Amino acid sequence: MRQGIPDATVARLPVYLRALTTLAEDGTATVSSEELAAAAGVGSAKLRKDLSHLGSYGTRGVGYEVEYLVYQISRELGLTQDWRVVIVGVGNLGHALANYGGFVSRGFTVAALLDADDRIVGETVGGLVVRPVDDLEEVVAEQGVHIGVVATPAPAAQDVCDRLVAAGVTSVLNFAPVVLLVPDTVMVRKVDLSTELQILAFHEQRQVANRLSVDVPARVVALEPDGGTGRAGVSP
Amino acid sequence: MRQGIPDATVARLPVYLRALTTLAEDGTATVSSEELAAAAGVGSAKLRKDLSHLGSYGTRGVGYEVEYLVYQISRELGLTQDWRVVIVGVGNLGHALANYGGFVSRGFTVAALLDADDRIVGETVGGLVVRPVDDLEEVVAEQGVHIGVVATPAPAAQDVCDRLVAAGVTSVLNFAPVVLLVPDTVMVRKVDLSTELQILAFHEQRQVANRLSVDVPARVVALEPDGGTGRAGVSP
DNA sequence: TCAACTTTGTGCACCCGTTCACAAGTGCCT
DNA sequence: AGGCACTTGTGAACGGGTGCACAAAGTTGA
Ligand SMILES: NC(=O)c1ccc[n+]([C@@H]2O[C@H](COP(=O)([O-])OP(=O)(O)OC[C@H]3O[C@@H](n4cnc5c(N)ncnc54)[C@H](O)[C@@H]3O)[C@@H](O)[C@H]2O)c1
Ligand SMILES: NC(=O)c1ccc[n+]([C@@H]2O[C@H](COP(=O)([O-])OP(=O)(O)OC[C@H]3O[C@@H](n4cnc5c(N)ncnc54)[C@H](O)[C@@H]3O)[C@@H](O)[C@H]2O)c1
Repeated sequence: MRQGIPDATVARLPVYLRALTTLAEDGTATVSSEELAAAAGVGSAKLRKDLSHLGSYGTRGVGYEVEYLVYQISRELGLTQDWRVVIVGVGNLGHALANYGGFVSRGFTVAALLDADDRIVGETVGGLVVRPVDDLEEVVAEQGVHIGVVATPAPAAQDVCDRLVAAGVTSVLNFAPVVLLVPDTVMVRKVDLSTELQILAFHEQRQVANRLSVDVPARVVALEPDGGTGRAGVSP
Repeated sequence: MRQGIPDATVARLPVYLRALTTLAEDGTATVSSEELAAAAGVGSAKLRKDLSHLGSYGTRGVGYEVEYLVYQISRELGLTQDWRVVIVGVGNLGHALANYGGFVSRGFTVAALLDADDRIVGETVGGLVVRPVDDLEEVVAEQGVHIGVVATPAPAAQDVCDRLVAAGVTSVLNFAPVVLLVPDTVMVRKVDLSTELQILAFHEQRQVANRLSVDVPARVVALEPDGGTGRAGVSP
């Protein structure tokens, strides 16, 4: 139970955490699994099972104490300590990331911004001066960087990643549209805009197809007391 | 088989597609499941099963014809037609998205940029003039927008989403850190920076814990980034 | 104190996705 | 033509995640 929280659960904990902090800001002291599940967009049973992996932090007949649960989830996710992040590639996306307040607000500190372009190096973005990418190893070592964010064009991504890994970084967040190759001691997560849009396009297309084929026979359905076998929407 | 491709497969098709187009640019005519799987970062058995859902497009003893497979996957994903996208919220992130070339290169057209701030409206970003958010309904109707991208601050996201849905948009890509409520005819996918970092932090923490408790281990568990199963707002 | 009510935590059955292993199909070489 | 080497497509076993349903645990009110 303490041993190994399922990946699917870990992926949802940040969502619960956000819902809980919102509730805390609104002054809510306790919350039931039903309410919290609704706020997080999941089923209540799933939520309870997820939370049960961390321990028994709820009170039967009452619910969960918001503050306490926030602390427990934060601790489980490792957010009680400060994680240092380095952003490599300060172009369009890098600028947005550097200016993003959501980083700092959750225990992440941007340790440095790195770029290969001389015209960008020296510029101040989000309160930090952009440094040359040659400083990468130095920055990682001196600042004790844990997480590397890759926001360079695709061709440079693998190279940058290799340098991050060689310098000792064991977690990488990749925005470039390439599959990064890393040793299995390193964890990579990818954020891919194009992929997301293409998945949406797929469902959009299927929905259009359904509309065309169902629109006419929709009346036939009315004749047959078939029950709703028609799978309506595709959603979460 | 033709009926309903598994969500997990759909989430991987864009990855295969990108690997294939890269191969095509390099002049590769055919590719085996083993090679393509390596390029896409998955197992070969999984790749073959995924592709088998689209049909039998391979040749035993040879592999897959790159060009043909590109076409088939593109068609399945609905990329043979042009999808019109509207971006709402042209701040840090919206600017980056508007300037991003990866959109257009894959059959997506940015139909309009919308913002509520008078200082931003009228500005030209990525070749488009930012329009007032009041034009939302008009833009969606006139341009036949299919996909809405929400890049506003969290408090405005649900409101913007509601307007998009009311205007007829059935696919939403959400960057704001909130759970959007939509009717189940609408599909929402979420891209959440903070969540990704928090998942990395969790594994980083576990890795540190492992190093301390078992100081012999050169080997730590390696995990694969999810698919959106998306999660995604659905995630998966 | 006790009964009625609320809500958690979980055993269980089910479903989806992954992985293995191999028969069947294809090209090549002799 | 026939054997050989290679690769696809898939049946089947497996594993993890999801949702249901309910007993256990706690609260409230009389
Ligand atoms: N802009 C977006 O909205 C968006 C969306 C999804 C994905 N992406 C991806 O994110 C990445 C960055 O996108 P962008 O729009 O910011 O591109 P960009 O060209 O604006 O910025 C890239 C930056 O990386 C720097 N760079 C190049 N090589 C480098 C190296 N070896 N080391 C360090 N820095 C280097 C460049 O100088 C530049 O400043 C790309 O891979 C892109 O495909 C961008
Ligand atoms: N910047 C990042 O790297 C980043 C990363 C992850 C998530 N996000 C999220 O993306 C969203 C946008 O981030 P940002 O950094 O671009 O913020 P931003 O404040 O720079 O931009 C937000 C823009 O939305 C506009 N806006 C506000 N209300 C609106 C409304 N009702 N209709 C239309 N437009 C409206 C504002 O005028 C502003 O231009 C936020 O929710 C943020 O949490 C940003």
